[in-house]
Amino acid sequence: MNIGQASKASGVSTKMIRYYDEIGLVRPASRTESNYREFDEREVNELRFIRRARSLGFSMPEITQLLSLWRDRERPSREVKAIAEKHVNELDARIAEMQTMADTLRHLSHCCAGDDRPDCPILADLTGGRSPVESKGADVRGR
Amino acid sequence: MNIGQASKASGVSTKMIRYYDEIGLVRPASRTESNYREFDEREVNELRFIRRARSLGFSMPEITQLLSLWRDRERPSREVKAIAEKHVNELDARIAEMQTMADTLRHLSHCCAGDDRPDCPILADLTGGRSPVESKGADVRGR
DNA sequence: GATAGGGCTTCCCACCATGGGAAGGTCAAG
DNA sequence: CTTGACCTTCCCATGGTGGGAAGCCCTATC
Repeated sequence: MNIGQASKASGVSTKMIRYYDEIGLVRPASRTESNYREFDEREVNELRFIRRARSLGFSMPEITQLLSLWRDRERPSREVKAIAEKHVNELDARIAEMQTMADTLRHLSHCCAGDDRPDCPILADLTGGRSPVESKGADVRGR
Repeated sequence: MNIGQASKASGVSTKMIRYYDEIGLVRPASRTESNYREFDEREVNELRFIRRARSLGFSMPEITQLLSLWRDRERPSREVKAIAEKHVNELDARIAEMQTMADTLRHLSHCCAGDDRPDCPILADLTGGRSPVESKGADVRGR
């Protein structure tokens, strides 16, 4: 199976397959005489694995770990769970951050007349955000 | 005021100030004889504006628009509000996406014993995610 | 057997916002 | 006049992803 077929079978673009190869995420697939990459079922399964893990928001380093656990039949599920839980915590943190942003903006938007007049609490907040109301969500800065 | 002072006064790093200058987000500040950038209160306020807008998750293009509205004393607040609401919608969409990821993972984690044994529903889901339980959140793929 | 087309290879570029660091000019205090 | 802190520009890296060029390879059709 060549890279195009592996791409169709796994749902991962050829670009990305080459990239994963380059960074050593998937075994450097064997090559034909004419230097074409050759894939078997196992590699296609790994590509599907990566695609699914990406869709759950795992980073490449995390996927590297997950893949090596996946390959190891003796792995303790504890380790997999730890990675997943850490990732959930990161997701929750980012969600909370964005939720704060959205809530702040919703509040400001709510207070904005949204007509032809130039007065705008949204711009006022961006200008300095000093008033007690807006400063509710003023500490999102650091990330 | 030179770039270091403007940085301290605005909370924006010198690197970023130069970048904003480069992409034309802030007026190409005037220069001294020895080619040092010169900042006045107005520019520092713009930098603070940008920092606050970034902290609310606005993209650079959005900030460009917001800045030009901010500079225009005749702006209709309608336009500002429209940008803010659009951004809130984008935030909500991304939050929902990540929420789905987190929920799926929480569920899988919950089902994982997390002990020395190798059986792991998390890896099982990544492998194919075919079982009815896991497939609950299996359609996050596309973004 | 030649030619066309599509697939494969590598290599470079771009995104977006940010930081690191080098090489060299400038300023102010001692 | 030296020192140290600051300024300048320029290049590089990040993380995943895509676009595209130049050139080789394979297959099918004539």
